[in-house]
Amino acid sequence: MANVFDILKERGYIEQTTHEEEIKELLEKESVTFYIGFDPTADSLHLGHFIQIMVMMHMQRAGHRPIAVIGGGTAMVGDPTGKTEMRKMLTEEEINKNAAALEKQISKFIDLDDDKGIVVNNALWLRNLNYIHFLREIGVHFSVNRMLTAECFKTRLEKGLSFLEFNYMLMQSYDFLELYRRYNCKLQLGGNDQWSNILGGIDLIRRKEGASVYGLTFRLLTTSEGKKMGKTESGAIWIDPDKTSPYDLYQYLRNIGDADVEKALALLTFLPMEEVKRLGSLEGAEINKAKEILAYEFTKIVHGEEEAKKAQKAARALFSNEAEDAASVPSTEMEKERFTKGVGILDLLTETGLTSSKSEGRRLIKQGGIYLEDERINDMDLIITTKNFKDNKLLLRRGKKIYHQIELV
RNA sequence: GGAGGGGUGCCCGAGUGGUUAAAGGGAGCAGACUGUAAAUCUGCCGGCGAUUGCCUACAAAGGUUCGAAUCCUUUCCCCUCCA
Repeated sequence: MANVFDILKERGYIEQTTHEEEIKELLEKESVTFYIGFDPTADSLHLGHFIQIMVMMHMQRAGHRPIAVIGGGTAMVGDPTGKTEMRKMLTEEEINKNAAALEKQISKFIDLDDDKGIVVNNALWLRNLNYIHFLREIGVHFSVNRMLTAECFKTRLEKGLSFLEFNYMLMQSYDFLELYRRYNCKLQLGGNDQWSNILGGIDLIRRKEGASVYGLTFRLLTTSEGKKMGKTESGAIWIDPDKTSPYDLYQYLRNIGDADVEKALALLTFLPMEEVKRLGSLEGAEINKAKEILAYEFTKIVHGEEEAKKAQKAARALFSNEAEDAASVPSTEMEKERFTKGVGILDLLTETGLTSSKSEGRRLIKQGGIYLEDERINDMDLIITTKNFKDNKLLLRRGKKIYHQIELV
């Protein structure tokens, strides 16, 4: 069987490693406990985080033991890496709430039974640290001079960096040490922006324990233009189905740029690489098949086969004009009575969330971007009544591909 | 603690008394073209209402003025240099 390291490398996850050969060897000869950190800065993971989840799944499948560390302690401080300025501080309640939500999500993707995987919150050891004690035990091992030369602080030195944030690196390093002590965790993985934080932990463990541990970073999920993937006008693409519906998730990937298809297939699905390459090399309109597969496979991983099928079916129905079975299109239920009098189109658009304000709705109608059952609307005073509904359903469309269904109840 | 500089719309960034809902760029949205792609072109891009209107907005709160993002005062925050 191929080494996971090779698998990860072939699929394009790996960006940097501390000791390529040693890591490979280690992964070959034993079941390795490794960790990845997640910051509870929101109450759901988003598409960008999913690279990390995918890696965990790959690793777990290969018999290694993942630890997902929820940064309930580190979030109290905030990671300055990659930020141009200090981010707003979250309250303790927010952090706790987010941490609980993330924990629940992560446990859906990695197997926690029989100690095969672990989810742990670093608040457990960080929040009650004694300052003096911490400085003496941990702080001594960090050279400020060296930290300042780290790339991640450089940008912040121009804009200003608070002492609070400066400590983030120590805390994350300490995490690694704790995990090494508690679980014999020997490998830390993370996004490429975590490189210096990871190195800090490795150094610390060497100094405190005289042990060699390793680090590895992966690519951030970006488009071919180098922009972060997973962001849209309405915000991030979330894993939580209440924040981003399976249909929208599906559509997001379905609409991915040609140049990104192969990369996304490798990173976000478990399809064999030969298949990934084959699909990625399709040209012209053919590549749409690859996009469909990508969208389907990924939705399946995140939300399960059933949701993936529903999303695919809905998408196909809508885009091939067979307006049946739009079951999974985002929909809103509204009371039938309201439509006996009639509801203005602008209100309807806003209520369904298709537009964020009536002004936007007006604008879109003016530009010809709103459709009712595939008929372009020109009249912004249009009143929708029960007559517009077929079987108590009405399909609204914004632009080419954003649909929303209204159901009468 | 002292001296100086600064805080503008999603982001970057012009604007130093009126014609500024605020140049320009990026992002985003819509239209055309396409393959539910990219590139390109066109339009839009605070809210409410509608045939030229109203409200909210240039860190916050006050003030000067017919009129302020622009001037003054206070507060908060950030940066640079000195301690």
